[in-house]
Amino acid sequence: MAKKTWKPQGQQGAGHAKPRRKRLSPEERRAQIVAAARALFAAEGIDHVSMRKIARRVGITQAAIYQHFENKEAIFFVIIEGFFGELLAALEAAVASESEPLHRLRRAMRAYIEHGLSRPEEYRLVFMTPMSGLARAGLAVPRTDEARHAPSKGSLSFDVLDGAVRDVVLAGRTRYADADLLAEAVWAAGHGLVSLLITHDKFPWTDRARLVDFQLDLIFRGLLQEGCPMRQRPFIHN
Amino acid sequence: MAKKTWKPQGQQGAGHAKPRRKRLSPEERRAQIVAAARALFAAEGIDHVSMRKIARRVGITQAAIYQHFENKEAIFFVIIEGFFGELLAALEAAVASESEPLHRLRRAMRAYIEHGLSRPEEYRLVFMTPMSGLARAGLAVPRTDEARHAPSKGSLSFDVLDGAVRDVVLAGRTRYADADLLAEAVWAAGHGLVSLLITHDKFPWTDRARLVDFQLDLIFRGLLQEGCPMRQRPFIHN
DNA sequence: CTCGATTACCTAACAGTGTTTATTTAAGCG
DNA sequence: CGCTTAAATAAACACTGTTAGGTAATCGAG
Repeated sequence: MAKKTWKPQGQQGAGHAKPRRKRLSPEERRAQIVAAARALFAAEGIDHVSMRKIARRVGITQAAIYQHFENKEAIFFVIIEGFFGELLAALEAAVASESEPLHRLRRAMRAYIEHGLSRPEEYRLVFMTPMSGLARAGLAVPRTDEARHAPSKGSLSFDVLDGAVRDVVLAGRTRYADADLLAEAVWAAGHGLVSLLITHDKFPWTDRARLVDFQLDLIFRGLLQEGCPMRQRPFIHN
Repeated sequence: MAKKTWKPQGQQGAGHAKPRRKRLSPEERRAQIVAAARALFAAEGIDHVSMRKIARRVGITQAAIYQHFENKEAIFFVIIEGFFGELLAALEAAVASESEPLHRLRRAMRAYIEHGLSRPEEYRLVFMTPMSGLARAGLAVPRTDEARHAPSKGSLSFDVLDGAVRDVVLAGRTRYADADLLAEAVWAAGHGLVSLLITHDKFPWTDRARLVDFQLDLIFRGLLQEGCPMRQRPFIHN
């Protein structure tokens, strides 16, 4: 359970020769375990990370982990929180860097795609696994009051995207009126690309970078308002 | 290995009271095993189907399965083949039902999406699992000579989509010239929708059917040639 | 400094997994 | 009938996540 905090206040003895069992503070051990899990996880894939492997890497026995985490899931949950935290930061940075609604949304989508491609294993866990991190991270029910009170980084991330889409709609830059529908479709298109590239990294994709650009272009041309000046000239990449 | 064929030619004895161990022909057993696996698999999800469970459902021991299949994977491989077979049929039917290139591609994409949504667990296995069915089914390397000689249903399915896209390009109905790139982007957009709907079926999607229509519309508006007459009127659903 | 409480860590075991081995036995053929 | 083939078995392997119970390291209180 590890509820009450406790600290070993330094290496006081300073000698101790060979302490058979090193005792660490819960915070330190937790951090070690998460770090080990994250590393193994990215290196060997979700399925091949066992509690034994994590424990071995940390230098403790598998059972010791249960002193600090209720579950194997619980470990991955904090990894997911980190993933969402950085996703949210990336999205907010993208949104803040541009004031024109369309370009802002495009930047956000690019940030989303690049974040996913840079953390394939975590992306897979969060967005491609049944009963996945999304549900546990509270994104699955973002519009309930309950989730509103304690919004997770996951739901906040989606809110950023949703807000960017909403701004595009309000600015009259798209032919579509339903912001929710548009947000979901845009998300799906971006997710599809990330998802396919992650799962089929051996597939002879013509060119990943070009494909990302192309996909963004396809989506944004699709949603543009008829007669919008941006239609006339090739889209600017960002 | 089960290479040589063998048949028990009927229930000749007709009596036999209680044969402790029933012997079946390899074909029958294989079919039983696959059927059991497919059922469990769709009902309980990929991860929760064990060899023991499959065997129990068939009425044999787990080890007996290895007489007929090399692997657990091998069982799922034949399931995947079935999935691809039906996907291919659906795509070919869609393509055959329409001569206008754009509408034909749209029909094909719709068929793809609906096929995926109707078989979520198999879709997940094929398109969302690391080292997935795609690679094993030969789709991952569709443009090599090797794969050309023995084209799988998987690669043929992609070829149908690719061909439909190519026709759109050749007919001058899109602003894009690179058919490969366009095919991949269109596929990714469709896949993203299927993938998200499957994984996050609790997500408060505004409306699945509407979302599918919307996504198709978004993609097709994006790829349309400037000045194409279809631009002026709302897209026809099919 | 000692006493007691707390608790990080350990060993050992549980039930489950995919897979392999050696064995049994049902079926078909000469 | 015997002989061969191979489908099915029981038993075990090494692995998985998880739990129970004991050991000992570290703390605060006296």
